[in-house]
Amino acid sequence: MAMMPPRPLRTASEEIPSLVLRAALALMTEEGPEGLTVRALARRAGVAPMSIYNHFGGKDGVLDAIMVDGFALLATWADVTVDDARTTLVAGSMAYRDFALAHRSHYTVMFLHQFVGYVPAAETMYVAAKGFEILTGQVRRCTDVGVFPGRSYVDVAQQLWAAVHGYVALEILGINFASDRDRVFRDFVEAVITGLDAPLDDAT
Amino acid sequence: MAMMPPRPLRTASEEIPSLVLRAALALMTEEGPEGLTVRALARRAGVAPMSIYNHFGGKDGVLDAIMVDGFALLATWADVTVDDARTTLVAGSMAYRDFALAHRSHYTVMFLHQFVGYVPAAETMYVAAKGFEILTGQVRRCTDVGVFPGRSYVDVAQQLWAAVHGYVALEILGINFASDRDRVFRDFVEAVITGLDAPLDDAT
DNA sequence: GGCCATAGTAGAACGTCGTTCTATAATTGA
DNA sequence: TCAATTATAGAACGACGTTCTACTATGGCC
Repeated sequence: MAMMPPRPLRTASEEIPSLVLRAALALMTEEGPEGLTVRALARRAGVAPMSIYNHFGGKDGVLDAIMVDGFALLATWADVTVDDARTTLVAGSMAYRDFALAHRSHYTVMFLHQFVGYVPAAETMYVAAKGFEILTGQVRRCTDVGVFPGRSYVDVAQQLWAAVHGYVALEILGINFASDRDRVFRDFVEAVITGLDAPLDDAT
Repeated sequence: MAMMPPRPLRTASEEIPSLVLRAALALMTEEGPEGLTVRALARRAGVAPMSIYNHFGGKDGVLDAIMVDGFALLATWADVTVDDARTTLVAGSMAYRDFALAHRSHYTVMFLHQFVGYVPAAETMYVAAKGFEILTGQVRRCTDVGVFPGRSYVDVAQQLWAAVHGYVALEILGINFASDRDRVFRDFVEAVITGLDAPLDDAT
């Protein structure tokens, strides 16, 4: 059989970003955050290491791209809008966890792993802040109709996010002793929302 | 003035472990997890890099030591025992956060940062598991007196831990938009426990 | 169809990392 | 005092992110 060239000698410029991004996510999925090295990334994408610097400005640029991509994916959970504001919040939380578990590499870069020396670009921070605004909006819809009486919607958003993130973080880290992860999570979200909807206890 | 030798030419063996441990925590506090390198650690402790291998078996051994030390510190929050089982749980959660904020380096190693290539030693995992047993014990005391009706104490422990860890994690990562972090945390813990104490909603 | 600017590639190189190994010298106990 | 420990200094290895250089494949234009 004829020896076909292992690969076109040069990768087209417009294909490089998507190839690198796909390779980065595949590498992280298979080997974890530590598997994401520039050399391995280039090898996996079938691209020269230099191309990563030409197109992303280095490893940090790749991480920024994963962040932005992840927030774009996550933003779609805002579409979960039901009539009832509170039900929307439950559905949103469920979708948040679904996203985190389905896109662990994204979630790891976004909220779990601190890559050494990586500081997100300003644009990345902006996208992240917009993501939080979506959540606060969902909560605000609730407070507008009288849910979470006596509480600030920003505080409630922070509290709900903390709860969901905490559950997901421990789950991804492999620290989950619950009997049925899905059910326990749903019960958890319901309980947190119920508790936040209860009147504030002012006792010290 | 007389030139006193900058340091004894050799560090006594028995002093090395504590010197290294202290230096490790100081380095992490000042420069973050990425500042914790073997060479910097040895320099800071006034010790030869080789000593870290002789006494800890490498960087992983230092991380293990921090883990074990951290769980020992954390275990003291179990001493927070009040008559009322539910109040104990609230106090324990507050103490958990106090520990995390007061010993950020410990907490970072234990639950936040994934150090590349680091896998905790078996003994470290054992100590960690014992820590979780303390928490489950606290929750079990509640279920024994009728709090959290219809729920498994293991599940409730997982849920409460997720909530507290999530809040602390976002706080340490600098992602906290709440108005008053202390008060919002206390309200959060109260709300989570209240919600988990409410009857289970079996509707799908 | 041929030419040239663009841009991907290969590879060496620098300083850093964790780690191992060597030889030396300080300390300690018998 | 002598010998066994053991901390130290330093070179070395492979891998990391990053930069630079020389080379060459590609695509647009005349």
